[in-house]
Amino acid sequence: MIDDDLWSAVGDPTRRRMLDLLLADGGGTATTLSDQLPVTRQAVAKHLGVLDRVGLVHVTPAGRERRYEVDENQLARAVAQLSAVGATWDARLQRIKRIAERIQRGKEQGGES
Amino acid sequence: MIDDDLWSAVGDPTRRRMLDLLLADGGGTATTLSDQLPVTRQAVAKHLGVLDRVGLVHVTPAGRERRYEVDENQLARAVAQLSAVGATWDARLQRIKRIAERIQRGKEQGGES
DNA sequence: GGCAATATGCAACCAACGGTTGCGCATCAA
DNA sequence: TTGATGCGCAACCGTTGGTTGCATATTGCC
Repeated sequence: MIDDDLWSAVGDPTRRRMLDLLLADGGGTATTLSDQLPVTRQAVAKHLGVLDRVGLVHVTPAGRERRYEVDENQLARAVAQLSAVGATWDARLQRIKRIAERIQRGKEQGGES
Repeated sequence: MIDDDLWSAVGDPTRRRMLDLLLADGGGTATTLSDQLPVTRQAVAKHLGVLDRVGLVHVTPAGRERRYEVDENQLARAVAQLSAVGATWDARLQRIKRIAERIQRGKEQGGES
Protein backbone atom coordinates (compact mmCIF):
# COMPACT_ATOMS: atom_id res chain seq x y z
CA MET A 1 0.00 0.00 0.00
CA ILE A 2 2.70 2.47 0.94
CA ASP A 3 6.07 2.75 -0.72
CA ASP A 4 8.34 2.94 2.29
CA ASP A 5 11.38 3.95 0.24
CA LEU A 6 9.62 6.95 -1.23
CA TRP A 7 8.16 7.88 2.12
CA SER A 8 11.42 7.62 4.02
CA ALA A 9 13.16 9.63 1.33
CA VAL A 10 10.66 12.40 1.92
CA GLY A 11 10.62 11.72 5.66
CA ASP A 12 13.88 13.48 6.36
CA PRO A 13 13.40 17.20 7.11
CA THR A 14 16.62 18.19 5.36
CA ARG A 15 15.58 16.33 2.25
CA ARG A 16 12.19 18.02 2.33
CA ARG A 17 13.88 21.40 2.48
CA MET A 18 16.15 20.37 -0.36
CA LEU A 19 13.17 19.44 -2.49
CA ASP A 20 11.62 22.77 -1.61
CA LEU A 21 14.76 24.61 -2.71
CA LEU A 22 15.12 22.59 -5.89
CA LEU A 23 11.52 23.33 -6.77
CA ALA A 24 11.85 27.01 -5.94
CA ASP A 25 15.10 27.50 -7.84
CA GLY A 26 14.38 25.10 -10.65
CA GLY A 27 17.33 22.87 -9.79
CA GLY A 28 20.72 23.20 -8.16
CA THR A 29 23.98 21.55 -7.20
CA ALA A 30 25.22 20.14 -3.92
CA THR A 31 27.19 23.35 -3.41
CA THR A 32 24.36 25.78 -4.16
CA LEU A 33 22.00 23.79 -1.95
CA SER A 34 24.42 23.62 0.95
CA ASP A 35 24.75 27.42 0.72
CA GLN A 36 21.08 27.67 1.62
CA LEU A 37 21.07 24.93 4.25
CA PRO A 38 22.57 24.56 7.72
CA VAL A 39 24.50 21.43 6.72
CA THR A 40 27.71 20.79 4.86
CA ARG A 41 28.00 20.08 1.17
CA GLN A 42 28.88 16.48 1.98
CA ALA A 43 25.66 15.93 3.84
CA VAL A 44 23.73 17.48 0.96
CA ALA A 45 25.57 15.26 -1.50
CA LYS A 46 24.55 12.17 0.46
CA HIS A 47 20.94 13.30 0.53
CA LEU A 48 21.03 13.96 -3.20
CA GLY A 49 22.26 10.42 -3.61
CA VAL A 50 19.28 9.12 -1.66
CA LEU A 51 16.82 11.26 -3.61
CA ASP A 52 18.44 10.14 -6.84
CA ARG A 53 18.23 6.48 -5.88
CA VAL A 54 14.48 6.65 -5.32
CA GLY A 55 14.10 8.73 -8.47
CA LEU A 56 12.87 11.93 -6.85
CA VAL A 57 15.62 13.89 -8.61
CA HIS A 58 17.79 13.31 -11.62
CA VAL A 59 21.25 14.64 -12.25
CA THR A 60 22.89 16.21 -15.28
CA PRO A 61 26.69 16.41 -15.24
CA ALA A 62 27.87 19.67 -16.76
CA GLY A 63 31.59 20.16 -16.65
CA ARG A 64 32.71 20.14 -13.09
CA GLU A 65 29.15 20.63 -11.89
CA ARG A 66 26.41 18.10 -11.27
CA ARG A 67 23.07 19.80 -11.61
CA TYR A 68 20.09 18.16 -9.91
CA GLU A 69 16.46 18.69 -10.80
CA VAL A 70 13.27 17.37 -9.29
CA ASP A 71 11.50 14.58 -11.12
CA GLU A 72 8.00 15.99 -11.12
CA ASN A 73 6.23 12.74 -11.76
CA GLN A 74 7.96 10.91 -8.94
CA LEU A 75 7.39 13.77 -6.52
CA ALA A 76 3.75 13.77 -7.54
CA ARG A 77 3.67 10.06 -6.65
CA ALA A 78 5.16 10.84 -3.23
CA VAL A 79 2.61 13.58 -2.67
CA ALA A 80 -0.16 11.15 -3.58
CA GLN A 81 1.09 8.69 -1.00
CA LEU A 82 1.23 11.34 1.69
CA SER A 83 -2.37 12.18 0.88
CA ALA A 84 -3.31 8.52 0.94
CA VAL A 85 -1.95 7.99 4.45
CA GLY A 86 -3.61 11.16 5.63
CA ALA A 87 -6.89 10.13 4.07
CA THR A 88 -6.77 6.71 5.74
CA TRP A 89 -6.23 8.18 9.17
CA ASP A 90 -8.80 10.83 8.51
CA ALA A 91 -11.36 8.20 7.67
CA ARG A 92 -10.58 6.21 10.79
CA LEU A 93 -10.72 9.28 12.98
CA GLN A 94 -14.10 10.17 11.59
CA ARG A 95 -15.36 6.63 12.08
CA ILE A 96 -14.23 6.79 15.70
CA LYS A 97 -15.93 10.10 16.11
CA ARG A 98 -19.17 8.69 14.77
CA ILE A 99 -18.98 5.71 17.11
CA ALA A 100 -18.30 7.99 20.04
CA GLU A 101 -21.37 10.01 19.18
CA ARG A 102 -23.48 6.91 18.92
CA ILE A 103 -22.32 5.77 22.36
CA GLN A 104 -23.01 9.21 23.69
CA ARG A 105 -26.58 9.10 22.47
CA GLY A 106 -27.55 5.70 23.81
CA LYS A 107 -25.22 3.51 25.77
CA GLU A 108 -27.68 0.71 26.42
CA GLN A 109 -27.69 -0.48 22.78
CA GLY A 110 -23.93 -0.38 22.29
CA GLY A 111 -22.60 -3.06 20.02
CA GLU A 112 -21.09 -3.26 16.56
CA SER A 113 -20.34 -6.47 14.72
CA MET B 1 5.78 26.06 9.15
CA ILE B 2 6.13 22.32 9.72
CA ASP B 3 6.38 20.65 13.10
CA ASP B 4 9.37 18.40 12.55
CA ASP B 5 8.77 16.49 15.78
CA LEU B 6 5.27 15.52 14.80
CA TRP B 7 6.37 14.65 11.29
CA SER B 8 9.29 12.53 12.36
CA ALA B 9 7.04 10.76 14.85
CA VAL B 10 4.78 9.59 12.03
CA GLY B 11 7.75 9.30 9.70
CA ASP B 12 8.71 5.89 10.98
CA PRO B 13 6.90 3.04 9.22
CA THR B 14 6.59 0.96 12.40
CA ARG B 15 5.04 3.88 14.24
CA ARG B 16 2.60 4.42 11.39
CA ARG B 17 1.55 0.77 11.61
CA MET B 18 1.24 1.12 15.37
CA LEU B 19 -1.06 4.09 14.97
CA ASP B 20 -3.06 2.09 12.46
CA LEU B 21 -3.41 -0.79 14.91
CA LEU B 22 -4.27 1.47 17.81
CA LEU B 23 -6.95 3.12 15.72
CA ALA B 24 -8.30 -0.19 14.47
CA ASP B 25 -8.40 -1.85 17.89
CA GLY B 26 -9.29 1.22 19.88
CA GLY B 27 -6.08 1.12 21.91
CA GLY B 28 -3.60 -1.46 23.08
CA THR B 29 -0.50 -2.26 25.11
CA ALA B 30 3.09 -2.76 24.11
CA THR B 31 2.54 -6.50 24.31
CA THR B 32 -0.65 -6.65 22.25
CA LEU B 33 0.90 -4.39 19.63
CA SER B 34 4.10 -6.40 19.39
CA ASP B 35 1.96 -9.49 18.84
CA GLN B 36 0.71 -7.92 15.62
CA LEU B 37 4.07 -6.50 14.52
CA PRO B 38 7.33 -8.01 13.34
CA VAL B 39 9.32 -6.34 16.14
CA THR B 40 9.87 -7.06 19.79
CA ARG B 41 7.89 -5.62 22.66
CA GLN B 42 10.90 -3.51 23.61
CA ALA B 43 10.99 -1.83 20.23
CA VAL B 44 7.26 -1.19 20.45
CA ALA B 45 7.69 0.25 23.94
CA LYS B 46 10.31 2.69 22.68
CA HIS B 47 8.05 3.78 19.85
CA LEU B 48 5.17 4.24 22.26
CA GLY B 49 7.46 6.47 24.29
CA VAL B 50 8.15 8.59 21.22
CA LEU B 51 4.48 8.80 20.31
CA ASP B 52 3.63 9.67 23.90
CA ARG B 53 6.26 12.41 24.04
CA VAL B 54 4.80 14.19 21.01
CA GLY B 55 1.31 13.65 22.34
CA LEU B 56 0.04 11.35 19.59
CA VAL B 57 -0.99 8.78 22.19
CA HIS B 58 -1.74 8.85 25.88
CA VAL B 59 -1.34 6.08 28.39
CA THR B 60 -3.56 4.74 31.15
CA PRO B 61 -1.92 2.45 33.70
CA ALA B 62 -4.25 -0.37 34.71
CA GLY B 63 -2.78 -2.88 37.07
CA ARG B 64 0.25 -4.42 35.46
CA GLU B 65 -0.82 -3.16 32.06
CA ARG B 66 -0.23 0.19 30.41
CA ARG B 67 -2.97 0.82 27.90
CA TYR B 68 -2.24 3.31 25.11
CA GLU B 69 -4.81 5.15 23.06
CA VAL B 70 -4.50 7.54 20.14
CA ASP B 71 -5.01 11.20 20.84
CA GLU B 72 -7.38 11.99 18.04
CA ASN B 73 -6.84 15.72 18.07
CA GLN B 74 -3.08 15.43 17.85
CA LEU B 75 -3.27 12.86 15.09
CA ALA B 76 -5.63 15.15 13.24
CA ARG B 77 -2.97 17.84 13.55
CA ALA B 78 -0.37 15.50 12.09
CA VAL B 79 -2.66 14.60 9.23
CA ALA B 80 -3.20 18.28 8.56
CA GLN B 81 0.54 18.83 8.34
CA LEU B 82 0.97 15.97 5.92
CA SER B 83 -1.69 17.51 3.77
CA ALA B 84 -0.03 20.89 4.04
CA VAL B 85 3.31 19.63 2.77
CA GLY B 86 1.60 17.76 0.00
CA ALA B 87 -0.38 20.83 -0.96
CA THR B 88 2.73 23.00 -1.05
CA TRP B 89 4.54 20.64 -3.36
CA ASP B 90 1.44 20.17 -5.43
CA ALA B 91 1.14 23.89 -5.93
CA ARG B 92 4.78 24.21 -6.94
CA LEU B 93 4.54 21.31 -9.32
CA GLN B 94 1.52 22.86 -10.96
CA ARG B 95 3.26 26.22 -11.22
CA ILE B 96 6.17 24.52 -12.90
CA LYS B 97 3.85 22.76 -15.26
CA ARG B 98 2.19 26.04 -16.20
CA ILE B 99 5.54 27.68 -16.83
CA ALA B 100 6.66 24.75 -18.94
CA GLU B 101 3.52 25.07 -21.02
CA ARG B 102 4.05 28.78 -21.49
CA ILE B 103 7.60 28.18 -22.68
CA GLN B 104 6.33 25.50 -24.97
CA ARG B 105 3.88 27.88 -26.59
CA GLY B 106 6.20 30.78 -27.27
CA LYS B 107 9.85 30.77 -26.38
CA GLU B 108 10.66 34.23 -27.77
CA GLN B 109 8.75 36.05 -25.01
CA GLY B 110 10.08 33.97 -22.14
CA GLY B 111 10.63 35.93 -18.94
CA GLU B 112 8.84 36.19 -15.63
CA SER B 113 9.65 38.75 -12.98
C1' DG C 1 50.81 26.19 -20.99
C1' DG C 2 50.56 26.88 -16.06
C1' DC C 3 48.27 27.83 -11.77
C1' DA C 4 44.73 29.25 -8.54
C1' DA C 5 39.98 28.67 -7.72
C1' DT C 6 35.93 25.96 -7.80
C1' DA C 7 33.03 21.62 -7.62
C1' DT C 8 33.06 17.12 -6.67
C1' DG C 9 34.13 12.45 -4.60
C1' DC C 10 35.99 9.33 -1.13
C1' DA C 11 37.13 7.83 3.57
C1' DA C 12 37.14 7.96 8.40
C1' DC C 13 34.88 9.22 12.25
C1' DC C 14 30.87 10.49 15.59
C1' DA C 15 26.07 10.72 17.55
C1' DA C 16 21.35 9.40 17.28
C1' DC C 17 18.04 5.94 16.33
C1' DG C 18 15.61 1.54 15.43
C1' DG C 19 16.14 -2.93 16.90
C1' DT C 20 17.72 -6.90 19.72
C1' DT C 21 18.79 -9.75 23.97
C1' DG C 22 19.05 -10.33 28.92
C1' DC C 23 17.68 -9.31 33.36
C1' DG C 24 14.95 -7.75 37.33
C1' DC C 25 10.60 -6.12 39.26
C1' DA C 26 5.62 -5.82 39.88
C1' DT C 27 1.09 -7.75 39.49
C1' DC C 28 -2.36 -11.16 38.68
C1' DA C 29 -4.20 -15.81 39.32
C1' DA C 30 -4.21 -20.70 40.66
C1' DT D 1 3.03 -18.98 47.69
C1' DT D 2 4.29 -19.69 43.38
C1' DG D 3 4.13 -19.47 38.52
C1' DA D 4 2.82 -16.72 34.64
C1' DT D 5 2.30 -12.27 32.59
C1' DG D 6 3.39 -7.37 31.62
C1' DC D 7 6.61 -4.02 32.07
C1' DG D 8 11.13 -1.17 32.56
C1' DC D 9 16.15 -0.74 32.46
C1' DA D 10 20.68 -1.58 30.43
C1' DA D 11 23.94 -3.14 27.17
C1' DC D 12 24.84 -4.00 22.66
C1' DC D 13 24.64 -3.77 17.25
C1' DG D 14 23.76 -1.85 12.44
C1' DT D 15 22.15 2.08 9.84
C1' DT D 16 21.94 6.80 8.96
C1' DG D 17 22.52 11.87 9.13
C1' DG D 18 26.27 14.67 9.91
C1' DT D 19 31.09 16.20 10.25
C1' DT D 20 36.18 16.87 8.89
C1' DG D 21 40.10 16.00 5.91
C1' DC D 22 42.06 15.02 1.69
C1' DA D 23 42.45 13.86 -3.24
C1' DT D 24 40.72 14.71 -7.96
C1' DA D 25 38.84 17.09 -12.00
C1' DT D 26 37.36 21.17 -14.40
C1' DT D 27 37.32 26.06 -15.17
C1' DG D 28 39.28 30.54 -15.91
C1' DC D 29 42.73 33.78 -15.81
C1' DC D 30 47.68 35.17 -16.43
